[in-house]
Amino acid sequence: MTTIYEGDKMLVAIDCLVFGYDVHEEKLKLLLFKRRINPFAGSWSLIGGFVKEEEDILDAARRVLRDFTGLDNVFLEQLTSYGKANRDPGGRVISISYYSLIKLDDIHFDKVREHGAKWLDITEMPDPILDHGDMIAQGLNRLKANARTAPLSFELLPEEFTLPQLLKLYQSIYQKDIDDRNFRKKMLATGLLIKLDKKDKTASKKGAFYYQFDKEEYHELVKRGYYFDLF
Amino acid sequence: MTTIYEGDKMLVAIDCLVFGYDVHEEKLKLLLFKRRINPFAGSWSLIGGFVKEEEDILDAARRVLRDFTGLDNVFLEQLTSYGKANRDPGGRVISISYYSLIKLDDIHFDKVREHGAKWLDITEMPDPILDHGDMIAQGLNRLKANARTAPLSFELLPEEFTLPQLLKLYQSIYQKDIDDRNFRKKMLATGLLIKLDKKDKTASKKGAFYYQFDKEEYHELVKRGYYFDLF
DNA sequence: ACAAAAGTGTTAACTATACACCCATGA
DNA sequence: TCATGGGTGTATAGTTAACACTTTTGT
Repeated sequence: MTTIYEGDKMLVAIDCLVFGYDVHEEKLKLLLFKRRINPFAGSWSLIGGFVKEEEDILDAARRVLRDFTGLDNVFLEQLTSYGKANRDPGGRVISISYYSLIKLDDIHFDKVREHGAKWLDITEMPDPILDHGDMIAQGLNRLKANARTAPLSFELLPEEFTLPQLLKLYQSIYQKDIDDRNFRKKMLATGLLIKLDKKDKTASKKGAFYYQFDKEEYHELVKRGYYFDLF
Repeated sequence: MTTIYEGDKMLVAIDCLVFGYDVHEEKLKLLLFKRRINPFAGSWSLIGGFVKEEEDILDAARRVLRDFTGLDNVFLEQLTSYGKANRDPGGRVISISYYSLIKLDDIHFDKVREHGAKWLDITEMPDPILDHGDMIAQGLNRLKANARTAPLSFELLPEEFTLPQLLKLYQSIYQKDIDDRNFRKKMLATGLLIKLDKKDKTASKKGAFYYQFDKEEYHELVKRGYYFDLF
């Protein structure tokens, strides 16, 4: 593509926060990897890559995610751009952060391991390179803010999940106790959970009913002005 | 700055939404200008410019704002980055949008006019170039969302303002009627408005008391976990 | 005296919170 | 039979929403 403008050209990178929820450990996790290139080879980093000349930035984010996790068609949304002139000693790089929410079951662990990537507990983050610590902090805040007003949590759980699992997920996002009776009431009151005739017996003897999130109904309601809101 | 990475370099632009509130017309306005360079010279555009090699993106946004309005030290916050490969036929350009809230009184109208810029009513936007229409739509949504949970409105009013002015500002942001008794109660209940011993008599014979927003107190409260929330 | 905007309180509906026990089951 | 987690209801406090009249003052 020819440029008719005059101006300085620079590298544009994508850095992607990948959140996953471990249903068994009941912990929210973030995917970090050991950087392979210099500077900072060997340090913890978000997954990332450079935007190509002919590539939409959203496609670049999808590519990064696919390359590192093998996943496609998952929740992916832009966060913030970082562009201090000296943020990367390797050159002038503008970085656009994205965050993705994935169902940990889905992931091709081989691909992740192959990249030296690892799921780390969000409460025990190592010090990552560059401004990735800021990206993570801001991303967590956005996740908290957005999970109140959009049904994001379902992106982090398997298609079929139990109410105790959903509750524990919210508790790990907000890092606080939530009353289970009130939580169930609010959740069921949305009318967006479909109760299945099946129980998960892995976590208790009694077993907890599986539910599914009613995506179609949700999108219908949104069209009519519905506004998901917990808390 | 030398680059040790391999990747495609591209132009990075800032496009800035500048919101102002006209207290007399009681209308929320956005600053647009008639673009001077090709492609699309003569069409309506947001104010903007390219990020320089040695410049932080936030500084670039400040520079753009200063160059077009003469203003410095005003509210300025990043919105979203736009990066479709073909979004600009003039070249591969990634654009980072910002929004600014200014006190219309402040502005150096000469500087604005000199750039062919104009304050346009947000309900009567012309069709702007490129994806600036999307930027404006998204920016308005963010303004609405953020004005609920942060005291942004005071950035748009003079230091001294009346409650009827504040009410009308919220009404123009949300484009709906708000009950004045409930509004006053909530606003005054924050304890963040300092009543002055002065009245604005331009809008009525009785006159309305001037208030000031207590910024210091607000920042104190925020430190202690306070969370501004209307509606 | 009247027009025009400023200012003020109460009630009802709703929402959020706090809280404790019984149920089903596998071991 | 007992230990474990799943499931349920109610009462109270707090918040939001609806609503109409009086005050001030310049003309």
